[in-house]
Order: sequence, then structure tokens, then C-alpha cells
Amino acid sequence: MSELLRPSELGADGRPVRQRALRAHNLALALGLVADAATPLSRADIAASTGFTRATASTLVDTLLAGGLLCEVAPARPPRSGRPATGLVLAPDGPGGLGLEVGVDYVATTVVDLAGCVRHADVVMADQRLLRPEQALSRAAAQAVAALDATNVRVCGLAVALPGLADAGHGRVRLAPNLGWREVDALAVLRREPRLAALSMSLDNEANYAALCERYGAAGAHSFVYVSGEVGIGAGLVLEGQLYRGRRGWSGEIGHVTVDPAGPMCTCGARGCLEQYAGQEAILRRAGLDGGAATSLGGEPTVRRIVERAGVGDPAMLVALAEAGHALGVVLAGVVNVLDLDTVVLGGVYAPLAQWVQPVVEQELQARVLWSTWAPLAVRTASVGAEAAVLGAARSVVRGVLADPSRWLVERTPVS
Amino acid sequence: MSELLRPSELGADGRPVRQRALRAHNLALALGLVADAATPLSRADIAASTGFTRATASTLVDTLLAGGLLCEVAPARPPRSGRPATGLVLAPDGPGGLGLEVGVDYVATTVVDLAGCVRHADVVMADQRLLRPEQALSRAAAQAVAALDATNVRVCGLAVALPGLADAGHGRVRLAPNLGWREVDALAVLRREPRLAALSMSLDNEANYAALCERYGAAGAHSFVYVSGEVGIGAGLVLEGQLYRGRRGWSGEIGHVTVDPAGPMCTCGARGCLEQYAGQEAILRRAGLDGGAATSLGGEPTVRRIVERAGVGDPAMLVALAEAGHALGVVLAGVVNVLDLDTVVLGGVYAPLAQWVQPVVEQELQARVLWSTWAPLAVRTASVGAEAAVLGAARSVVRGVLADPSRWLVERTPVS
DNA sequence: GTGGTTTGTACAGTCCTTGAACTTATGACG
DNA sequence: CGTCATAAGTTCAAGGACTGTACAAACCAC
Repeated sequence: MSELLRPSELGADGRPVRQRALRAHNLALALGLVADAATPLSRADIAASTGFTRATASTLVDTLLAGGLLCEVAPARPPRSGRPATGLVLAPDGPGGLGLEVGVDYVATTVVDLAGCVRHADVVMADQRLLRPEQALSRAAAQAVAALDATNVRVCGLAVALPGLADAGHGRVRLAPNLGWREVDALAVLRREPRLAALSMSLDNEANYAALCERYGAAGAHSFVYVSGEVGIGAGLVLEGQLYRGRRGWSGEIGHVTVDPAGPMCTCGARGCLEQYAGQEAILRRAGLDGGAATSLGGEPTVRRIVERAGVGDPAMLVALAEAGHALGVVLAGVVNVLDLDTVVLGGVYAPLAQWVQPVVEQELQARVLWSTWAPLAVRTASVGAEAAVLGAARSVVRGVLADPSRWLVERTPVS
Repeated sequence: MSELLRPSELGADGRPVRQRALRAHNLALALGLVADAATPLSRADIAASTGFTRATASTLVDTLLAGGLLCEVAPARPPRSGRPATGLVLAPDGPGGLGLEVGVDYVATTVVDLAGCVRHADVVMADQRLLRPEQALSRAAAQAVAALDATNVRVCGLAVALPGLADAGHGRVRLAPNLGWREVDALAVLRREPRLAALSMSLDNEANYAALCERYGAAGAHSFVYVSGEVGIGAGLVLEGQLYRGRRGWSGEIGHVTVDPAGPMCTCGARGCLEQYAGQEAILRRAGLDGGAATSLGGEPTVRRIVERAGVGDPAMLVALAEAGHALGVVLAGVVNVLDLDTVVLGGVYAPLAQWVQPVVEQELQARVLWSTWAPLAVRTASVGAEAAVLGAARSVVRGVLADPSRWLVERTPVS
């Protein structure tokens, strides 16, 4: 199963392991195997690739079937001699996930089923900075409820992506400068909506969810950094296949890593932060354009303006983009040197700008990563575009079910 | 047990969990509890703090007693009413660990017992750069054998610390520029010595072992970066209580993180690397002294020269140290911003230089870490000095036994 | 239709934890 | 000094989970 889905680490928190935990772990193992397989697996396949006896694989599968997480389909392999297998796939009517993203100038929702397939998605453009946090969240809640009704997917959880420092444990937004939020108990506001109150909820930085989205993708690398430039610059870290949030969930703040200690003053009070070179508004400003209130306060999004100018070969813009790529490369080289990463994923605004930025980033990494001459280092553009964060959020919900199916099985009312 | 000792993560590698693994995990849990306790625990204490029944705690303890990992002593608590408890501590005659460090100008060995107490330690000064890797390692092996004979500790494993990029999985040194080594199969050479061949062996960067040493210390923080300046500048990362080696074990290469993209040329080919500001020789050079062949090619160690000059208030040296602290602070701020760390530990040469360097580092972190104004960020000097790497290496061996006692128990010949 | 082959199930056996009863050892108290 | 209260540690039947072997089921090939 290539550790894509790591079953709940038994007792990693220092709890004693009982038989029940053992069962829970093995259920997750079997389920994860089916989830990661490209084609339907049989009970015998599960037994073979895990080392379980066929008897054990059978009982595990039976539990998962009864719990509505798996269902039987036609087998994958063409019939050879012998009794044909019964195929097993994730139940299309199993529990699904709802992702909700509050951006600076939009609110997006996405519903995925247990297999991670998008069953509904929509985006409502509206400048959230004009609303008080409670207002914005109430409207977002209404949009989420609409998403619940838009499909027949039984949604079991909600994950909220936000541009800011989130306290994932408590469901609070500590600071979202670009939204103008500070210490907002976002999940509590969402829970006021009765339809949402029953769902399990989680909250995290949009870069983290976008990184997870990339992780869930087919090309999921072992360890990588996902760069998510939106209004600020953030990053999601995936280390050894797991999202690394840091102690307080504040990891990945590359926007304020120093590029040049004597560089331009940043809003954070320090000098030469990456954001002053590679942030959207900084790029505009350095190209001699008016950054202004930026993003899309009713107008064209900033990125599009940058792409347009670069597309027509505006020399000032090309210089600004090269400088942005240079700065990004310097900072990312540091991250790669410190964490021994083999992959850098450019997402957010850097995906549309990759044409200009990526070569410079690659060049800078080649020059500054110590081992770059004797081990491969890949720079990729994100495989999912602007919707990566919502999608990653929605998928994180069902990944949670897959990683610990036993919790879902006991919560579920037994089927008649 | 505060996750200091994390019992083997059951099936985190996607293996099915059998009853045996369950037992192994619970043995590690009980043993870890005793290892972390300041005073002898009783079986009842173990039951109470884990949630096991006293029956289960008893059988676990019995297994560990029979295996020679625990032994019974007088109880810790003053006798109240009721049957007095029997105290349990790590067996002083249990399996121990041998640490071996090959430095640029010395070879050090340390033997610790199961509790991590040092039972033997010695350092032989000799410039290793004058020897071929095989010669150096043969002599180190002889020194290790001498260490084995110096105590009555039954050593069960050997851990080798080296200044360079190590491939921990294969026991190879990929590159140790300061030793002049490249692609050396170090463990294979050590295994030629018959007395060592029977031991389990591991190999890693000295900064990683030094970080582990700090981790094992009483003040072990959750997540921190340990800066180990010796000849080069390396760092050990402890994330969520676990050493983070990176995919290939090359994490922590902060020596070549960029401080100023337009700074002085570095030996690695890039510009403005930290080593050009905060490396021992760079400090000397920037203070107007001759870096020369440096370290201690038969002469005074570089650090001592720096301390002497700074001690007498040499203005050039004070400026150089301030610049070093500034550069270190810039780089560490980046690391902290990216990884959401709450602690920075200054080790290696920065421990004796802390008086001059630490305040500048703190100031720079305060200015550049995004959340520094609303959450505490500690900069500490390492609690163990130059011997941190060997000691950490030796302790890592016994930590391995404590983290998975079942492996030790089956390998052990049953006591008569 | 018979044999070969593979899938899935049944059942006793083993390992590990649980829960309750029981034994042991000590201090407190009269 | 004897009895009681209390806490520690042990014993043992019971239950949950995986294993191994045997067996039933389903299909292809000839």
C-alpha cells in the first residue's frame, strides 16, 4: 500500500494496545489497500499482499462490507482457471467529505465521495474582507449546506481551508492578515448551522490542504514542499508521506523567510522577506505597476494582470518575475537543504506563472542545494489548479475515514 | 511516558498486526515507562498509568525481568498502609551501547548502560585527515574494542557518528569533506574486527546524534533544531520527538543555506552560504586572523583562538562574532518559520561562543519569526558539550533496545 | 463429465488482554 | 498483641483476534 494511507499508528501516543486496536489497525490496512488499488481487489489479493491468511482477510472484508465502506463488483482479472474472485471497491455510496474554502475574494465548496471523486463543486466570488468574520462564516455555512443538498453523498465531515495561521486542534483562526481576521473561532460559528453541527469538523491553512491534495494525487512523492502563493506566500510540507503541521500548525511560513537581510522592509517588520520579492503584489510593484488593493476587489485578479504583461513581453515584468523566481529559489533551496526533500511543487499563483518562474527556481536550486549534482531534484507544477485547497480539504475528510474505519463503523447505525 | 520513548509504531509500514506485535508494543510501553521515571516504579504504577490491568502489567514486567532488562529494587514511596510495592528499574547489567565518533582530529568512544549512564569514555587526539579512511576506521575499531573491554557492560550495539553526509540505511559515508572521505563503506570496515562484527551497527551524521543526545536529556523539547558547528555547520532536527533524517539522511544541512544571495563565494560553488559567515574558519578570517589549516593540526583548536580573542575584547573578533550570530539568526529564523519549532539549541562550537553569539541569534529570531511576539521561542545552549555526538550515539543504541525490547528478548540466550 | 485450480468459508488452536477473586504483606488501631 | 483496613501482586476462566488446515464453491480445460 506504499504507505499512502498510513493506518492509525497504534498506541503511538503511549496508550496500551488492546485487541480492539489491533482489529482497527488491520481494518484500516485492508481498506487502504483497496483504496489505493487501481482495479478491484479480491479477498485473496488482500491476503496475499498483506500476509494475512485468507480467513482473516475475509473477516476483515466482511466487516467493511457490512459497514458500508466496501462493495462487491465484478473482478478485475480476466477469468483464468479456478474459482473467479469477487472484486472489492470503495462503496460509491459510502461516507463522503465536504471541503469549504474561504478565500480572500471567494468561497468554494467541494463534495467528494469515499473514493475521492468530486461529486459537487462550486465557487462564489465575493470579497470576504468587506464582511465581519461571523458574517462571512455564516454565508459560507449556508453555501456548505447547499452543497450537502446538491448530491446524494452522505457527507460525514467538513474540512475548512483558510489563508492564515490556524490552530487545527481548537478549530480557531489565530491570524489571517489577508482576510483581516484575528482570533476567530471559525468552527464554532459554523456549528451554529444545525445541518453542519453533526459533522466532524477540522480547520487548517489552505496551503496544507493544497499540499494534501497533491499528496493524494497519483504522483504523490515521499516528501515534498508545496508552495502556495495566493495573496500571501505559504507552503505545505509533506514529510515521509504525512502532512507536517508543526507543533501549533504554523509550519510552512516561507513568506517571511529572509531572502536578503538588507532587503526591502516587509509588513511583518523584518527586512527582505520572500513576500517582498515573490508575492503577487510585490511582483506587480517591482514591475512598475500599481499593486493597489490588489487581488480582485471586483476587478481582474492580480495574477491575470501579471500573466498578461509577461505574455506580451513587458521587460519590467519579465525582470520582476525573474527576481521572484530567484528569491523563491533561494528560499526553497534552504528548505530542501534543511529537510532533504526530493521534490518541490509550485502551486497557487506560481502554477500559471510557472513558465517564467520555474526555470529560475530550478537553476537556483541546482546551484544552492548541496547534493544537487549527485541526486535528482524535481521541480513540478501542481497537478491541480486553484481548487487544490478545497479539494484537498474534502479529501482529507474521507482519508480520515479510510485511515480509521473502525471509528466510522461504530458511529454508524447498524444497517437493517 | 510523554512520548519520550515512542514504542515501535506497529504496522506503520503497512504490515499486518499480529498478537505478537501487540505484545511487543506493550512490552516497550511498560519498559519505556520505567526508563523515563525518575524513581523506581511498581507493577501497580505501570498498570495505573497505562490503563492495563494489574494482571497484564505483571506479566509484562515478568517477561522483562526474565529478559534481564528490568530488575527489582526497594520501592520508591515511603511505606503507607497496605502491601509494599516492589520497585522496578532498568537493569544495571542489562544491554549497553557503544558510541564511536570519528572527528576531524580525534576519535572518541563512549559506553553507556541501559539507563544511559556513562560507564566508560575516552578520546584519542589524532588528525584523521592524514590517514586513509580504512586506516582511520581500523584504528577506530581497535579503540572501540578497547572500550568494550574497559567495563563489564554487555554492549549490544555500536553507533558511529561522523562529520558528513551518511547513508544511515546502508551504513555508508557518502561525503565527509572535512575528513576527505567519499563513498566509504564504514560499517563494512568496522565489521572486519571480529569483536565488533557481532554487534548491531548504525551510522549517522554527528549533528543528528548530538541532537538525539539533547533529546534524551531531561529538558527534551517536543521539536527543536540543534545547531552543531564543528568544522562545517550542521544541524539535527527533532520533530515531534523523533529525529528527522530526511529521505536519504541528509537533513539539517544548514551550513549551505543562503544568508545573502550576493554574499561571498562558498566552497560549495554558491554564494553567501551560512558557513561563510558563521563557520569557525570564516569567523577567524573575518576577524582578520589566519584561518589556515585550522582546527588543531597539532596546535590549538580554532575555537579556543576565537574565545581568547573575544575574551580580551578584540574589536574585529567581536564584530566577526556578531556577524556570525546575525547570519545564524537569519538562517535559524527561516528554519523556525518553516517548521514551527519552539526551541533552538546551540551546540558544537556555538556553545563556548554562546556568550557572544546567542544574544544576537535571539534578537534576529525575535525580529524574523512571524509569531515571535505572541508565542514563546527559546534559544538554549546545549546541555552537553563536545561529547554530545558520541554520547548520543551510545544512547541511541540502548534507546533502540528500549523502543523494541521484544527483539532483544528473542535474540538473547535464555538465562539458566 | 472429470480433473485441476483458485476463491472463499468453517473450525479448532494459540496468543494476549480482561475481570474478578484470591493471596500476600504491611500499617493502624484498640 | 491481635484484628482490621489497605494496597500489591497472582491466579484463572473468559473473550477477542489471528493462524492453519480442511473443506466447499465455482470455473476452465480437455
